[in-house]
This record gives sequence, structure tokens and C-alpha cells, in this order.
Amino acid sequence: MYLIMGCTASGKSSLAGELAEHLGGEIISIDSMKVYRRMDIGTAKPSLQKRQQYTYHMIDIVEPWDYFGMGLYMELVEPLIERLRQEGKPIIAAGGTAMYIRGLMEGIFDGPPTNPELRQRLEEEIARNGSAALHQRLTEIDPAAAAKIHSNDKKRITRALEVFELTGKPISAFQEQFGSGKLKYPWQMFCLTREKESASRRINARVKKMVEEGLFDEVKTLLADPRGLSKQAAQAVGYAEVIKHFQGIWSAAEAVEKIKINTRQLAKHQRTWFRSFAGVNTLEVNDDDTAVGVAEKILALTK
RNA sequence: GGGCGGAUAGCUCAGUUGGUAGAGCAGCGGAUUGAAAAUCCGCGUGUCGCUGGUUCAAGUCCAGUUCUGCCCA
Repeated sequence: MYLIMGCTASGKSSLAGELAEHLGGEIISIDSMKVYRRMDIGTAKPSLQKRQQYTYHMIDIVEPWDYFGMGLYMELVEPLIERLRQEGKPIIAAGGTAMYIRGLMEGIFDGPPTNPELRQRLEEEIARNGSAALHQRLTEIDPAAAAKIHSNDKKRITRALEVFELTGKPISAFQEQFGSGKLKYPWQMFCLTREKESASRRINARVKKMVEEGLFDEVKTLLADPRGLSKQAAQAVGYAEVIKHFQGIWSAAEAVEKIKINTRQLAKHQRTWFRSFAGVNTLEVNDDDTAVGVAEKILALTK
């Protein structure tokens, strides 16, 4: 079982393909945006050719207007992993959504899923009274969680209160997985890293290529459906900016520039996540390295 | 050639009656348990175009100079 992580545009996908080739395994995508059907160019999904060549899981599983989140991901991926293990299939899990990676490493707590009505009520309360007021309430019911969550952090305050209202138990009583150091599966874990300049160059090149391949048209087509995009899908880098362009907020050039900036910021956040993971082998990759070469290195290391 | 304005952080710009400078964005670092490509926290990175002058003290006032924008020839 291989777990491959890396920043956006670091070369994970080609590497996953090579590993699948050598091992005769199947690929599990770890990506919160590749799950949406027809969001292909902007999420850098594997090409049609690659998808005929190898078996990919966790891609194209919901409609762009659907809700998707970590809970659903875990619900779907765990039985899948069990099945592949039983079949004796090598697994290559690869992607860049760090929280999902962490979920694959250590699991998530067995708690209540998102409750849209409750969440909306809490959001309205935050809009009315400010997040500090709800943070104060959290301090009363769950001081441990409140100490860890900043009083401006709306999303985490909302989730913590949501869990308490649905279960009567504080969220901090559930959260034991992250940082436990106990791996759910016997992963061989690798993180691809590149020099920052090289990484930025690759990001700029990728964004340019996405635009040339028709990112704007892809978004236009998605928006043409009255069901549109869900909140989560509409936040994807590359989509959010183009949507703003079509709303008349940014020129096309401005939108493209913002995509580059936001992609670099995404990569930065990913780096911060990956640095915090224990037990992951770092693989320095430079511009001359090929996917085949990196795959061979990994196979040699895990013989 | 003449007139007026501008020149301060990587970018766009503030800067009071003179007291060695600060916002936004970018950047850097961090947190992260069912929205996570989300959300949030921390950090100012400077030859104030250049040269002189006035002054205890100049980004600020004065002279010159360079570049730049607009207007008039």
C-alpha cells in the first residue's frame, strides 16, 4: 500500500501511474475536487488515455451541484480499501488534499455527519452576534476544544457546536485520531517536494495550459446548467476565479493571474500540512527527474 | 523648449504644523478531525529617485538634477 502526497503540480499523478504499471495496482485519488464530474481541466484529472490504462477510484463520483466533504470521502474510501486488500491488489493512494490524507493515515472520529439545517442556523447566529459569542458558548460546554479553536474561526466553531448539539458530547471527546501516530493501514508513505522556484514555474505553466485547453469554456458549460455548482465545488481554485470573471468582477487576465496566485497559496498550505506529518519519506525531485525514475526509486526503497 | 504633477516596501498607494515611515495586496511562517482548493492566526521585508542647502532634527522646507505622466508650443 502506497500513499503518495505532494503539492499541486508536483508530479504525483504521473508517478502514481508508473507505480500502478509496475505493481499492477489500482489508484485511489485523494482529492476533494476531482470527485466532481465534468470538472476536468481545472482539477487536472488524469487524461482519458490514462484512465483507460489504469484503474482510478474516487474520481467523478458526484455531480458538480452535489455536496461533498470528508465524511463522504471516508465512507466511500474505507470499504474500497478493504475490498482491494482482500483481492490482494496493490493500492496507490495519491493526492494533495491534506486533511483527507490525514484521514487515510489515522482515520476520523465516529461522529455525526454535517447537518445542513443546524449549520445554517449556527451561521446565521454568527452573522448576527459574531463568532466570539459562539466561541464563548463553546468555552462553556467544551473548554478543551475552545482553547484550540480561535474565536474568529467560524467553521471550526460551527462544527464543534454542531457535534455537541447532535450528540450532547463535546467534540474534543471524539477527536483522538489525528496525531495519535497510529496508522490505520500499513502505508508506505512518500511526499514529493521540489525547489520553490521550480514548483512555481510548474504551477504557472499548468495554469497557462489549463486556460489553453479551455478552462473558461468548461466553467461556462458548468454554469449553463441551472443546478450550477455546489458551494464546495464553486470554491475550487480555477473555478472560483473564472466564475468571478463571468460575473463581471474580473477581466479574463485578472482571473488568470488570481488563479496563479491562489494555486501558489494552495501549494504553500499543502507544504505546511506535509511538514507536520510524521513517518513520511520525503523525495526531492528536480526538473530532470522523470516519473519512471522516481517510481524506481520508491520501488527500490520499499523492496 | 515652457508649464503642472508624480517619484516612499515586490505592486498600488498613505504619510498631519519638520521629530529617521504604514495600509491593502503579494510574500514568509503556523494551526488544521464530515466545507479543507474551506476557515483562521502570526510576521513589515525600506539607500523615502539623486546631489547639495536651511535646521538641534528633512520623506516633509529650499535649490539643482535625473526619470516619468499630462498639458502648451
